[in-house]
Amino acid sequence: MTPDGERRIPEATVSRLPIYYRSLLELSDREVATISSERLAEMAGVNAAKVRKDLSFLGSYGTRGVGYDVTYLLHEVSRELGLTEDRPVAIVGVGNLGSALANYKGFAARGFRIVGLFDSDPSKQGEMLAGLTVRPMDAIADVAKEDGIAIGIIAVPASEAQRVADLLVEAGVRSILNFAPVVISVPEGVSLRKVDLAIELQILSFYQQRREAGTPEFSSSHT
Amino acid sequence: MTPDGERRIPEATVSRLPIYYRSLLELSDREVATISSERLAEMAGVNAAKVRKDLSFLGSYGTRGVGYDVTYLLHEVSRELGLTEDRPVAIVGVGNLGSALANYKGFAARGFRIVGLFDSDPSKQGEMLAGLTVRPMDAIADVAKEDGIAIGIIAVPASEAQRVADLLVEAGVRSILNFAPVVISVPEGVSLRKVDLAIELQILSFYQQRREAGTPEFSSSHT
DNA sequence: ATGAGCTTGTGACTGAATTCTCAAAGTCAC
DNA sequence: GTGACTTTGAGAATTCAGTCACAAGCTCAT
Repeated sequence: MTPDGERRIPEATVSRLPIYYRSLLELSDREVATISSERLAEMAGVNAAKVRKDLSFLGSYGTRGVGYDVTYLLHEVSRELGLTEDRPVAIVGVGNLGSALANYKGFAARGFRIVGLFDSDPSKQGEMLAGLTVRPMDAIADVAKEDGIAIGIIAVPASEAQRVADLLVEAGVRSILNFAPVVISVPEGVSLRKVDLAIELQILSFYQQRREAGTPEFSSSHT
Repeated sequence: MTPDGERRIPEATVSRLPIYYRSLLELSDREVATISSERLAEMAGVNAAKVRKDLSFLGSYGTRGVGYDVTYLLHEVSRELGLTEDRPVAIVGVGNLGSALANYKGFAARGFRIVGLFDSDPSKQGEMLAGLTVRPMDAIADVAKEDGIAIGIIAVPASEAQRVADLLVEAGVRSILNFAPVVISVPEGVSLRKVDLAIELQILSFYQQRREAGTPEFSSSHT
């Protein structure tokens, strides 16, 4: 309840909201009416105090002595995450990873509609994939105009990633998820997140290394 | 330089080491001999003070007035990340994502050797993929014994993920990377990291939502 | 060998995130 | 209605991460 109109939600909280969202969806499916921070925390793999603090940034949606109304909280979290809006997604690069993403059921299941597949390789263009035709890179701008791309996914080799990012930004895309193992830069006002599979393995390798080195107090859950 | 034998490296630093590692590899390829924190920071997309602090946790490997010796630093970072050791990787679940991961060149390129592919679906068992035969789940223990699985990748549906994690842990795997969109739990002493594609999109959606809502000061780089 | 010019390493500071704690506010049995 | 019990919300305390600022240490020209 800050004085200004919109509440400021800490970044760490934002990154946990989708986990609560998923837990709430499950509870909703199971027709559970109310949930305590304690049990929600257990489902989300965090502690109860964190759940309460996180949710308190959205507003006072709980009832003391009772817990949170699942349906109501689900609705509020969903609204906060902007999931009530349609968010068309474009995938650039339909190699191994890009095709897997195109066919990934989890996106559709969570309301992200894929509206465009692009690849610079002419031999892939025209190919059908997940109900869409793979188009050349320069079609990005057209699709952005017609369907309005909310999120662009970069699944091209590292060497092409920055160029693709520039293309997306130029086409008006303001949210980018980068799978290429390279640092790319975008102008102010564009959100950029990255997923690097090799980095995750390397981090795991670090902790394993530490355990092997005989430091006994190294343990679990490096998230 | 803490009094105890092993230095304690902050989690945030650990998660950046692989990025420095990648940058150093590139510099090494380009036969650059020394690098300043300033330029390394630029490559890694962070600021120079952070690079210096991060590297100082590994030891004093720089030379004032000069910078860091690329080859030497590369070696040290690599050792710290445990990349000098062989880290056999097993992939459980060869659906869209699992097969993409099996064929992903980035793993091999960074020294992670895939030694096993597993799937519970009998129609997939026996299939060849990336030079390996897909085997049933109960072969995990055998492969772990023979090849020694350092890291297990879970790429099965959410409903199977916890079961697979239990199998991996039972087989002695102490590092797990989970791609299934579900919270799984592992005993103390096992490292667990997760990659959830839908969650990344939802986080991007949050910031986009915020920008649309007319809060103008929302910008870039939510990593 | 001396001084100008870099660049590291780190202690001090600032800010963010997490955890602790408990008053406040609700339910429910009787 | 009262008291026992539950659970939230949020201030306080703590821990962790990031930034600043500068002395220390190195190179190189002269």
